[in-house]
Amino acid sequence: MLLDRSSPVPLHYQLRFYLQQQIEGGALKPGDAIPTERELVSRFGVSRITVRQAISDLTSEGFLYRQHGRGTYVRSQKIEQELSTLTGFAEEMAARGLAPGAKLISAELVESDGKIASALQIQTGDQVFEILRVRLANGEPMALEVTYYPVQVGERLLKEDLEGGLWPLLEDKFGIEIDWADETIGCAVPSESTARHLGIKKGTPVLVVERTTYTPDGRPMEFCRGYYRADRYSYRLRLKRKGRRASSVSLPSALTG
Amino acid sequence: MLLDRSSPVPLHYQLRFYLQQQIEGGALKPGDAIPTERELVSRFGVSRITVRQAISDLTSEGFLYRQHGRGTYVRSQKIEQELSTLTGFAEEMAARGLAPGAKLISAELVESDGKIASALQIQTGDQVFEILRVRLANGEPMALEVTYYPVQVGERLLKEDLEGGLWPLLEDKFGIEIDWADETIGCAVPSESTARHLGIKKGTPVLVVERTTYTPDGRPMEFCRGYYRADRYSYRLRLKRKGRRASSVSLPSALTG
DNA sequence: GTCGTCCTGTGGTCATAACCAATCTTCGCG
DNA sequence: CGCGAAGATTGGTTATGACCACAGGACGAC
Repeated sequence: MLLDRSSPVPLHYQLRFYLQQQIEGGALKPGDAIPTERELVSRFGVSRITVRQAISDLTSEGFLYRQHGRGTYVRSQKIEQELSTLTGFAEEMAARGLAPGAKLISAELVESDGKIASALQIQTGDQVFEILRVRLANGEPMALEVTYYPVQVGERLLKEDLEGGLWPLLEDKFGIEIDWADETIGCAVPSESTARHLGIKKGTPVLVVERTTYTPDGRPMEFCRGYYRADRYSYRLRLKRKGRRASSVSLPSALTG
Repeated sequence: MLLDRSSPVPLHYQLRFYLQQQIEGGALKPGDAIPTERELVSRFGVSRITVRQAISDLTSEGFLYRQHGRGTYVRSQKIEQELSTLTGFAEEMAARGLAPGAKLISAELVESDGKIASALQIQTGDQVFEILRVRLANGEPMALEVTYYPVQVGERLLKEDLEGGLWPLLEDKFGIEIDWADETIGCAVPSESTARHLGIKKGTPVLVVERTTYTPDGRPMEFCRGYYRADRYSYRLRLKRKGRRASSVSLPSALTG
């Protein structure tokens, strides 16, 4: 097993990919130590900096963890990798093994209210494109989603099929880079029409997820509010503890002044 | 402005801290380019690898983003840094500008039921240490938290003050490294006693947050269930879209076989 | 004016080399 | 047997130096 130096793919990336395969293929089990840095250096004939970059990437993504003076280990739980990432409804359902779908209720231009305008950073009253859909999992109603787009994007969306996931369209066809999002999760008793769309009795509480999605330069791309059936859906996420080194280390005074 | 080479704090960390201050202090505004790597090299008299490590850390934490051939830029939104991280109740309230507190209801050894046992990876019926607390923000009830610990940890906690945050105790005093957690967020109508502790009318839905927290080696450290007043609290998080680079690069066949 | 080409500046990759810091093992002293 | 000292092993930090890949501007040919 050697790396391909004629390939345009960087060595550290090839090595990282190799290690990832060892982990996912089961050759390296959770809790196992991976070979030491110097071992990998000699086995693959690369420099230590290359090895460290590969390991560092896998560490920051949660595949591995390091212990100074001991070694580098595979994290427990195969799923451990999946620190919570930004996904659309369709992706998320697919990840849970459910068949995603959507039933279009309406798609039209409306005037933005204050909340939508502030999320999309436009003026209250400016027109936005509103899409109202019931999201399905294995054919059953899972959520009611109301999504708002700036008009330019909305006009392009009108020509597309809106009953599948929209993000593949936005990313692959429109070339819009989705980078990050702010989410707020609360719960509430739904309105009568919302309850009807979800097929639940009125008075049953639902999860309310509001999300504003941004492109890398910080411009908002969409605002979405989803009402999820709490009996069928709970929001899951995995969080990593941040290093608190900053506060526990006394820095040289030259830096603090 | 120079770095302190006699300090035990690594140079890349000092530099990282300096840049972070420039950003938070407003000297570097969102969208601004930071000095080039080579500029920082000569200004601080360190090697490029040191500069790159500092920038790399800030990049992976969302303070900066890089563009090959152009430069490195400060992300828009001051808050942008705060990709969702694992925090305890006290830390979270403090971050929101509220004074955290806790009122201890009970702390005792109980038998674990199936759910708790499976979360803590012990046998159903094994004893666990249960702490029941009403969490306060500015003196007002915000949540009812029920937390379970393995007995060894619980016995040590019994001797401590349980009306503050527990994580500082666990991390700093006990030396337990809190690494990551799985969370599940749902909503439900609370029991009568829960509603009473929270000071809400029965029938008012609450957010239910269940969390299992783990140490780096994957062993569960605590299981916690919180009932949050939905009128005062909504769960907020910031998510980053994962790069989908892996699938778009063709790797050398030697690695795929 | 328009379109390439070339140059320059930027981040990206990689090698070699040295020493530091945390951890574990080994072994000898008491 | 117990305990501390010394050495080996592992990841952490840093320097120097070279070349590659991408973006943008300058400049000349057309």
